[in-house]
Amino acid sequence: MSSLGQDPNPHWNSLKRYPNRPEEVLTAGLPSDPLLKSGSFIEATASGRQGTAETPRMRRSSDGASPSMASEKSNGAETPLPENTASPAGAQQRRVAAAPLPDWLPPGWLVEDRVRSSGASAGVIDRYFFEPVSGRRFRSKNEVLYFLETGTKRKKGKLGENSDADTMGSEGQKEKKSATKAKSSALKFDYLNVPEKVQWVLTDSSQGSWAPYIGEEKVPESTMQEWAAAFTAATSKHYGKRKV
Amino acid sequence: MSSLGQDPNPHWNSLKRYPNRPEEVLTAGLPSDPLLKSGSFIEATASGRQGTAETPRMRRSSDGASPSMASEKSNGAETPLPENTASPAGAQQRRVAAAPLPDWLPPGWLVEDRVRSSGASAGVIDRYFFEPVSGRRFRSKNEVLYFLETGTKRKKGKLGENSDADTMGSEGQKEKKSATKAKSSALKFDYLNVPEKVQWVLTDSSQGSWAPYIGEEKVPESTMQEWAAAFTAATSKHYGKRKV
DNA sequence: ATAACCGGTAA
DNA sequence: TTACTGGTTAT
Repeated sequence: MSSLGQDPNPHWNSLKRYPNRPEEVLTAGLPSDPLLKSGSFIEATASGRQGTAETPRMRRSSDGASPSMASEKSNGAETPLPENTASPAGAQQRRVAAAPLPDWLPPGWLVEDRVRSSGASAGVIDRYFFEPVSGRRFRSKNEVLYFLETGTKRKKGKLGENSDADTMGSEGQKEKKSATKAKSSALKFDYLNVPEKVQWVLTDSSQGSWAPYIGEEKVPESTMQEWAAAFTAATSKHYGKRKV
Repeated sequence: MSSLGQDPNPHWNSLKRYPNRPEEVLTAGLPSDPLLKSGSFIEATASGRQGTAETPRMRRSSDGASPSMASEKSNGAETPLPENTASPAGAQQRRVAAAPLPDWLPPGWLVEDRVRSSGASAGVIDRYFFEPVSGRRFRSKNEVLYFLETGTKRKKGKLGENSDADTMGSEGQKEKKSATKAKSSALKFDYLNVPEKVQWVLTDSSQGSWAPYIGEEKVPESTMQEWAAAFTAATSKHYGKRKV
């Protein structure tokens, strides 16, 4: 660890690692974290922040459904930080429509709407989603949900059997299909080979939402549940209340 | 078929042996989770335990403090939710329970409705909320929200100006009253006096909701935000990609 | 018909 | 790889 190579890599484009990114802050990374001194237990990465600065009425409305009392999450002004997006050299201004970020999208993710500028489908708007830590781009809700569950991008081929994803009106996350009981089964937690380091990324401090990453890979939901199960099993016998 | 771990309706609780915890209650969370071993940065707990009242700070040589969890597999039976519906009037039981689980209540908390069995107000139902870690009881939404923000119980007096609390319809957990936040202002993070140990309690693995505790005290939202701000400030200048 | 996906391909 | 459009499928 250490020496966070600032040097990118030998690729044609030695400009930025993530030339994409909507227009938001670049966060993440695993600096030596001067914040909590060595020995600290938390290494977090703040991310998240959402645009919606200027939202000229012009697109994206759909949804609806819910009664009028839907609370519009009006992210007012923010971005106190001077976006270091200070990209030199002909910074190509990207149209960032900043839509009212979808309900199914975890906090911290960024959304970008781009208009096709050429071709037979010119004018069509494509929505992209950016993962908070790596900045990877996703092209659809399905891709995002798949990633959230597995922590990886879907290969190709198998398309019919994702976890399912989709099929959820954009409402709050309410109940839905009552999952099958799922056999508790044996734990799959590997007690002898645990992660050396886990980063917890704060995706939304106002709600206290954090997500674990190992390196730059998001820990799958399933893994988190295994951790939870293992922890429960390991501690269930010794619970004891202490003074409060 | 494609059962998905994101199911918003998980009820694999395993909280059952809590001292002053209601027997029949609804819970919003899941078990907690274990992670890492020596050298790990996070230590999670399902419920309070561990006296760590003070945090003497001085050491810093890692060492591990390995949990050395002795497995001892003893699965705790799951607890299907009560979902007791009911008879609003008539049945007068000691412990009633199962209420719609308020939307503003963070996952992991327990709710109990109790009917007064004597006195002039016999028959009146009181709702109580139990904090996941310490098991402390709260008597109202206001008390809970106050606790969530400050990490402490309100003394007395001053009822009109807590941080805010209250006022949120019931939807998913949307945004809070953003109010007049913004203006990062000076950080209040004390770089020289960081917590020796922070426990992260998994309040809902299906949603990846975690909450930090120092000893048995919940870390206030405001503190979390300071951490986030400090971290951001400390790392925003050195973003870099890296492999792990 | 419109919106959402995603295969496929060029840079 | 990443960006971007074409064609397809879903609503």
